[in-house]
Amino acid sequence: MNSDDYHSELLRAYNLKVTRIRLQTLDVLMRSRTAMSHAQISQKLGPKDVDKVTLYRTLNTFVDKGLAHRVATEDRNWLYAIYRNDQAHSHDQEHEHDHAHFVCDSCEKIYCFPVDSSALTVNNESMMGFEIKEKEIRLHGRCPVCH
Amino acid sequence: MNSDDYHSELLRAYNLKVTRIRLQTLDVLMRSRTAMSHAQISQKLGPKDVDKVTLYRTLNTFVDKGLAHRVATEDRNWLYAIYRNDQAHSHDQEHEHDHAHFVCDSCEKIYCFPVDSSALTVNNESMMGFEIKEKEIRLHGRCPVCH
DNA sequence: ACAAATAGTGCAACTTGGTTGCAAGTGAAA
DNA sequence: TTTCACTTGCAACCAAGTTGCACTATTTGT
Ligand SMILES: [Mn+2]
Ligand SMILES: [Mn+2]
Ligand SMILES: [Zn+2]
Ligand SMILES: [Zn+2]
Repeated sequence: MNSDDYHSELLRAYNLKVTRIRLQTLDVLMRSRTAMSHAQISQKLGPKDVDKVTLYRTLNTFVDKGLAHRVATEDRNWLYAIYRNDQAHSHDQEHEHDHAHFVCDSCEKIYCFPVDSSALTVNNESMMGFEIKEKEIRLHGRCPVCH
Repeated sequence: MNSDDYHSELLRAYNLKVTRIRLQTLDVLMRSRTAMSHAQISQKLGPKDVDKVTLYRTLNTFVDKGLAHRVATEDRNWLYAIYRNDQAHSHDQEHEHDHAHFVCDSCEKIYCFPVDSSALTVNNESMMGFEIKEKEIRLHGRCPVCH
């Protein structure tokens, strides 16, 4: 089974029609270890070959269907990443967001990691009256590529 | 000593000239328990009385000088909050970011809290080779106002 | 108190990242 | 193979934030 077949099946599993752009976008995201911006993905696909609006819509669709997720960067851009098997994803009701993001200070890339946030307790005086439902963690540092 | 005098002194302590707009902006931010957007601040100041560009520049200045900080929202906007005395802030080299944000699912407001992130350990297999320098925490749930 | 130097303000134009409307094209079920 | 809903591409649009520039206000030194 080639990777297109695999991707087609994945798309169908999420109730999405199989189209060239979706297959290609999925492929690009699958191959990347880090979350990617619209611009980066477009770049990989060949900017002339994909309309920017179509790519935005493709990414929005992936997010809406729970196949991918968005990460907002500090400079107000969005990065997209596929939920991988080894990561908690939207189908796990319980651990929907038990998922950390590592931001490399040097190359600015963002990596996704599964993480056990239940270890984290943030009960101090000032939090009285706040009901905490989810804990989202963002780590900053240097990625292995940047040594 | 009235609040204008207090704010003037604060501005001077951060090497900023004391101007009407800075005093007013500082006042609005100081009175708010939650981080505020440019639009919200502008609203409070009376949109006709403050130029939008000037307000952006004022906020950027506050951030640059370490008097305030920015929080990026999920829908790629920026919210601004003053560093309060009871919170770790940029002058504490050691705990610069030992600071959590609580996002209310209901009213979407964002609150700042001091937090001890040293308790949090995220060492799992997949993080091999990643050097973690800072831990940023974002909590989601319901704020006391939204019961 | 005054003037010069320096920094802040307001307005118009611009940029970036993303969305909307609509006509034409395509995938998949029957 | 036909059908119909869904997807695509293009142009126009939008919202948040920035830049350039002439003008004005705050400081500092006298
Ligand atoms: Mn992620
Ligand atoms: Mn904060
Ligand atoms: Zn890196
Ligand atoms: Zn609330």
